[in-house]
Amino acid sequence: MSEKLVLIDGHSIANRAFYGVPDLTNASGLHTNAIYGFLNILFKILDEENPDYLVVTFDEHAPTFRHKMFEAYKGTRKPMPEELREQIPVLKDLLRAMKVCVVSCPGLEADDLMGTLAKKSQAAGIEVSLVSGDRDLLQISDEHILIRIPKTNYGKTTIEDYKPADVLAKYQVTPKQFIELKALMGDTADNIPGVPKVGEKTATELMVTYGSIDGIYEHIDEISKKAIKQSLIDNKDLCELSLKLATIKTDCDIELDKEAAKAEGYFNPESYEFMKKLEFKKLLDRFSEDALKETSASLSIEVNECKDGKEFGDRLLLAGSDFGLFLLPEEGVLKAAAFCLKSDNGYSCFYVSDLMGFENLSAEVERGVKEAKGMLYTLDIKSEYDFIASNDTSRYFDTVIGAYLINPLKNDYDFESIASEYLDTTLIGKKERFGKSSASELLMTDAEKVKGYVSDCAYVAIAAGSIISDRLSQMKMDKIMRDIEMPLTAVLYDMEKTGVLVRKDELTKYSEKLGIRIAELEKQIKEESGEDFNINSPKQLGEILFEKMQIPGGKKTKTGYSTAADVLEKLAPDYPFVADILEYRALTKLKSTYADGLQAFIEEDGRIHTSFNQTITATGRISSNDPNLQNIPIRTELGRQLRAVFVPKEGCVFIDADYSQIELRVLASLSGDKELIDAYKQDKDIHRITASKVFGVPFEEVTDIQRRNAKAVNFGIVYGISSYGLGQDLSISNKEAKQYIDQYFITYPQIKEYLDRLVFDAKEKGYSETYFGRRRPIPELKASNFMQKQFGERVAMNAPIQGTAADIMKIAMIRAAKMIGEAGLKSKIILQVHDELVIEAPIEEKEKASEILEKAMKGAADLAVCLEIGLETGNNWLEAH
DNA sequence: TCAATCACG
DNA sequence: ACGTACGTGATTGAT
Repeated sequence: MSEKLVLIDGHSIANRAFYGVPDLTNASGLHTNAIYGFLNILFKILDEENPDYLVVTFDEHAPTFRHKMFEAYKGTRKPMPEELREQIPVLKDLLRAMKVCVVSCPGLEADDLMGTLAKKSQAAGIEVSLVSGDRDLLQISDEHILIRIPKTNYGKTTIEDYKPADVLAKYQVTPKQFIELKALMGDTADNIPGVPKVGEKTATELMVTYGSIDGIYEHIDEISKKAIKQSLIDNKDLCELSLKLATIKTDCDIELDKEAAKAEGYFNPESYEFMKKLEFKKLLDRFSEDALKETSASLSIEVNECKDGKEFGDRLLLAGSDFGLFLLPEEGVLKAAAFCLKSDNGYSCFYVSDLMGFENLSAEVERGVKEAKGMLYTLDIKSEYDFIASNDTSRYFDTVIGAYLINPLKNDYDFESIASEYLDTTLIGKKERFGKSSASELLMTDAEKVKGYVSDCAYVAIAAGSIISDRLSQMKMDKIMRDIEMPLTAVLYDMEKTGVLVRKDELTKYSEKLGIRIAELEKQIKEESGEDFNINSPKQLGEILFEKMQIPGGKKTKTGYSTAADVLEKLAPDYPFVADILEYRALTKLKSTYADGLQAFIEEDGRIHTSFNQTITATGRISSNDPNLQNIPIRTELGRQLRAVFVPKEGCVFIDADYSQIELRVLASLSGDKELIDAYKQDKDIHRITASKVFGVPFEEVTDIQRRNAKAVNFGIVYGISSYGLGQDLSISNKEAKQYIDQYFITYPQIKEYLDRLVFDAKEKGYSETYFGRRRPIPELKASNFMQKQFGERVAMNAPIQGTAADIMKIAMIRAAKMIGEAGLKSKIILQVHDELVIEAPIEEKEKASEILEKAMKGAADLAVCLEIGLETGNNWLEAH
């Protein structure tokens, strides 16, 4: 069987990919869609063809022979958008990292390189596939040269293939004639002019009849249509020039370098690292373990297997220095464990798995950790509290949380990203090692793999952890780490473990009630519209509302009409049908996400155990998922009824306390604005005071509307005010909104100064910081894009406020948990909703626990404005809030 | 897998 | 002239 060569037209494929793949940007702001699309096409071709050789060609910037032939040729191309231009050098670098043969030659275009390589290779008995987005290449098509033209749409790629027969079938001409056809029409990718008045139809007809341009001119007198004939005669020179320009050279001075072009070695550590930086997660799956072994093996980690759990425990407690620990549980039971220590020439790990018949490893781990001397580094300590004590976090350091504090903007903090960032080491991810197998399955089939994974994790925990720890000290965030984040891990663990009791039967009833009304509405909506359609589909709904029913004011989004609530609400008063849609939307949301959604999370103990995530948000808040208990409805009456299904267990009550306007109080304090601080000292309705000051009316005479507006401005300030945003919120004009803001700043001049300073400082430092020193990088401030920069400025105003409030709440939680413990109470913190804490307290502890909660929250920070809370108790969450 | 929508602070 | 409020997570339909 003959050898095979794949030739790829770099620029043209990158160009196709750029327009075919939706915009992508990685963390450092680089556009990556063209690169991503290019790789997808490349891999698709490689998978299909499995070639022996691969060459990618690029144009050089130097003038090509065509420029010299035809000066007007210069600048006839559409200018390349900057978003694409910036990707080309990165793509070339990536291809080099993949050890792909990249060819370019000054003075020669990619077309000519490919044409030459294709023809020469064919002559040498090699089968050629030439991949380009440019149909001009069809002229190269030959018996052993397949032209492949990929099309990418919405990330999906299809390829058109052309051998000479296919060209003939589609264009009625041979490949050689094809370019003459193009020259006549002037329809080449490079916008080389053709003969005026000769379109595709005429050109094809002429070519079919006379066989070539020369043939046409030989028989020029036979052409009946006068205008065409005249144009051909007038433009003979142009036509010949066009042909010359569009004809691809096949005799350049270049040879296929078989050694360099060998199709292999794409998946190597360097290219892996590169793709990771570009955030091409899906492509990383293609990297096999073998390909990466090189770097993994070069690590100087020594792994010692312990003969049983006892030895593991003994070695751990004897270690006497800092260590990294990684536990691999499955369904609550330990399957394997490793710890890692610094050694003279690197790191050494000790590993044990249940294959070694360990007896009660959990107990050994617990004993070892308890008595070990050094600092314990781990990758997710909250998940390890099932096995180690959580009562003294001062000895613990969570490397993942540390990485989050250094840069909270990352999407994930898996061990291989941490290793690559802080240890400059490429490790294989869990998914790539485990595939779909569980830990116990893999222990049976490939125990070495589990050993490698577990010990790598223990190694990253300490090796990266000690670097991160130092970095945190330099950045002055070691205190936040030690005094806030680490103690909080134990509090969150306890909250998750405790969970919250939910009345499943009530939830079912609620769901059924909703179901009945939803069915009614569905019937009604379909009758009124006279159409059986999916109400849940914004696309279908938009068409019905704004096309079929001709309701005015359809504001378009990228994909069609917007049917969002703010749009529909404006229409609802005039169109009862729209009001039905809104009700339908509200009810189905309640049913699917809450009534039915929550039921699925109720565990055997009748409780829901959410996860509280400590490394998600950009500002330092925690988040909740599976299920999210931080967005349980409250704003509508029907929705808030749901809260009645969250109940304390038998003999207990809920104590619920929330900070009153914590963010605004933080703003008042941090800005030091005398007026706002004074306003808070009066202990009266803050929005009303603001309205009174801003609108210049006596406190008692503030109207509801004035108060509402003042409240909206207060919110707007916290969000990083913009007149547009405020206008949207209040449904007033941009101009009016601006007047409110101006007036607000006149009332509270130091707020204005403070916000300006936040933006200024953030621009200088590249990050914003909270009162306690927690940072948020704001790369957008450096963006050249106006909108992005504007966003960065709003973030610079908001992050310190939201973040400081989050810090305060975290401190309050730690204090409350500690005080409850010290008082020997059985009360439990069970929920946190950003400014609200819920405690489940035995009835007899109600007073004590309430006092503790109040003290813990009010005393969490000492600011210029005191922290007020609202505290209530009740027999369900609805009552207690 | 993404976009649109909507629940919360 | 641009075109937006800050921070999250879950569900749905379309691709």
